[in-house]
Amino acid sequence: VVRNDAHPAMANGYTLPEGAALTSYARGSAVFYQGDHAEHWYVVRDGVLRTCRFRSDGQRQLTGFYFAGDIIGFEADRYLATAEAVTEARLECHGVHGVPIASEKLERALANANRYIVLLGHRTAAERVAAFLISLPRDGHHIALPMSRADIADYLGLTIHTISRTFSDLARRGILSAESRHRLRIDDPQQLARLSGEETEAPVNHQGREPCPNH
Amino acid sequence: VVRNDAHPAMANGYTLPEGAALTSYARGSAVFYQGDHAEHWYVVRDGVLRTCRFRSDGQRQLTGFYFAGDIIGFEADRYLATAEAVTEARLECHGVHGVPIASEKLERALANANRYIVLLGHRTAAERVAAFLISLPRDGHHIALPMSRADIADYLGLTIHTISRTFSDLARRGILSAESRHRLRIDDPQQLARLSGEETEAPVNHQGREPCPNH
DNA sequence: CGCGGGTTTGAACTTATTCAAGTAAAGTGG
DNA sequence: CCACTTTACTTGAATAAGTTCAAACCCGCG
Repeated sequence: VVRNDAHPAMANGYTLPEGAALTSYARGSAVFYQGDHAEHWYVVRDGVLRTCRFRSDGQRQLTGFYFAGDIIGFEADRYLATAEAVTEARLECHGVHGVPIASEKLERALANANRYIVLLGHRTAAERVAAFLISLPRDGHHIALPMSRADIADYLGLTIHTISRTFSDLARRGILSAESRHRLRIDDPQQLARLSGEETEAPVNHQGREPCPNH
Repeated sequence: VVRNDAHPAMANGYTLPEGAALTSYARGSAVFYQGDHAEHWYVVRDGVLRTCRFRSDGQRQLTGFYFAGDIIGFEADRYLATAEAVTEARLECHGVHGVPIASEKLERALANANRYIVLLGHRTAAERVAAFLISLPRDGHHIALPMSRADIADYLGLTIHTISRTFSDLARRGILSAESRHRLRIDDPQQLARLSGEETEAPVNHQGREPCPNH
């Protein structure tokens, strides 16, 4: 299962260090489990991953999707969620020892979590779906949706029915077209962005006040 | 505004280092703003804080409440959210330099974010409110709600009407009593926990598989 | 060709939001 | 300290939105 191929340029500018292990995972297989001792972290080389947590009533909550260049499992102590392959995927596996830019990775994960929290705070299904689509990697006007409707539903806190209806509705409104079940075309990116309530990245009144006078 | 009092034991076992600055904030005042360069981080000594982000349509999303012993603003580069005082509050202010256990703090923030994501994934208002109440500091059977209904609504992705109705409904069902607007009594903690869909902290089938064979 | 999983859609129902009053609590100024 | 004003909270009724239940559809695959 383990290979050590040569590697092309990565999505995030990340480059594979010499000798990093490359592992393949079949659709649906787990990379690690929530609560397990975190001994490795991974860089997605290709394919798509998801992380999920479970409620005592059996309900599943997806907490993230991960694409080429993304990092999963970079956690001290124990894994915060279970990671599974959405598609056939290859991952670089790294040991927890010899980690140079630890807090930088955690920082990015925290920033992602905060964006996701704002997404989930959106009230209507159309807003959530729009925000979700915008967060996905785009290939020109096209978006690949390798995950199932159930995955999207468990990610957005909606049902598969609502996901399906919302796609149909957005298509009817001329915002997107479904080229296939797992491939969309974005016809009106601006309206999609407006729907998503895109966050203001430079916000609010900053009156140059010194928050901590004695430093 | 700045004082440097002696300090009692903190909620989380955190102890105030000699000479850490102690600052007071009035209700509603900001500690720092989203996007500002993160030059300080803070430990809540007393009072309650909130962090929030804003959408381009003006919608506010609260991303957290912080109580005595909690840490806010521990972020590399720039603040991820604006922090404001919900009540009169006193904070210890620390410079970013000389931070010993950096990744540990980020780790905790990330774990909190993940729990919150699962909370927001809950579909019904009663579930969200129950999960919210359970996440709050308890004083015996009592819970203090210093924040407004609007704060709770913006935190849970609901309206103030739904928050209010849900409290009334939970009271009608004998799960809690409203002793005042800002103080609740939990009459049936087990039913509240069940409603919240408390997360399984020791989850899933862990078959002792080695995820990364060559380490 | 037919089976089966995943998806879409319709209809009835449930839940949350909106709109509109009301009520309680918290200032404010005499 | 009390009337007055303002703000926050609660509640009712109508509307809109999401879920549930049920059926049909589509597409890949044996």
